[in-house]
Amino acid sequence: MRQAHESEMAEDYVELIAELIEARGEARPIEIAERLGVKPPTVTKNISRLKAAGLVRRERYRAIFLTEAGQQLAESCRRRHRIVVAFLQLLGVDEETAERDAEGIEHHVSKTTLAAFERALEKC
Amino acid sequence: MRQAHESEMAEDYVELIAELIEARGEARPIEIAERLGVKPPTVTKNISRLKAAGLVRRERYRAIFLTEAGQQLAESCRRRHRIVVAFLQLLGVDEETAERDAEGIEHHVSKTTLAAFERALEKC
DNA sequence: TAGAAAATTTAGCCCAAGCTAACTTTTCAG
DNA sequence: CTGAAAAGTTAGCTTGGGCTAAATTTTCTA
Repeated sequence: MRQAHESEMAEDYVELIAELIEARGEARPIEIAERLGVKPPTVTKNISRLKAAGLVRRERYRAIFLTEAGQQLAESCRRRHRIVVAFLQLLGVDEETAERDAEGIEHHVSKTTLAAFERALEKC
Repeated sequence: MRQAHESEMAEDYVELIAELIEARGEARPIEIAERLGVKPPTVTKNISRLKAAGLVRRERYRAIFLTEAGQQLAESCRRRHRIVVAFLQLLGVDEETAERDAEGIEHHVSKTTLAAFERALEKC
């Protein structure tokens, strides 16, 4: 069983990198640092971990891109994130809180629970 | 604003200590280690952190008890835990998965979201 | 009740993820 | 096209939470 078990760090980074690439065409360390509320050296270190894990492609001083594996992980994280946020809002949670809580919750939602959220969403 | 901001570690420990005290009258490091899937020295270290944080009362080589603050924290954690588990089950998630997911999710559920879960539970 | 077994602690290690200070590279404006 | 500003990296430190091995204390049992 190839249970990926990527860290929350990895998930947060690839998710954000995918967003930045979509919005700007590339992901820059300084933007990642700002968005994650972290300092640039921390980003440098973590990006090199993601590179070692085969999730990003990157040359020194250049922008960051996702590998195939990174894109796949990002896609499933973003999907899960959207579902969690939508589900919380369905329950009557305001958007801001839904976003904040989802960031913490999403990493702990199993396939089973995610499916349950989707069912609830379908039932309008 | 006295936002406690206890760590997940602290929450997990006081929650478990409260359970053990309820079940056995006292909480022993070795039981905590087994239940949390951690080795005894880790428990020793973390218990001394909880003591420094004013959450537990404890003498060397003796059982562990909760302070007033610890009891209050444990109570709110246990309540939140029960609500999260019940809510997941209400959605059709099996008990085992609900328990497993709740352990990760509970630490990230805001008051707002918890209230939303409760509302859903009341509506049967 | 003495000695073995079980429980607990101490010492010393590791790793992830954060930081600051200082340095290097890239970018941009004049 | 050059030099200052911005961006990125490196080095080295810190903290939390984990581990093993070894020492110590407590608890049983013969």
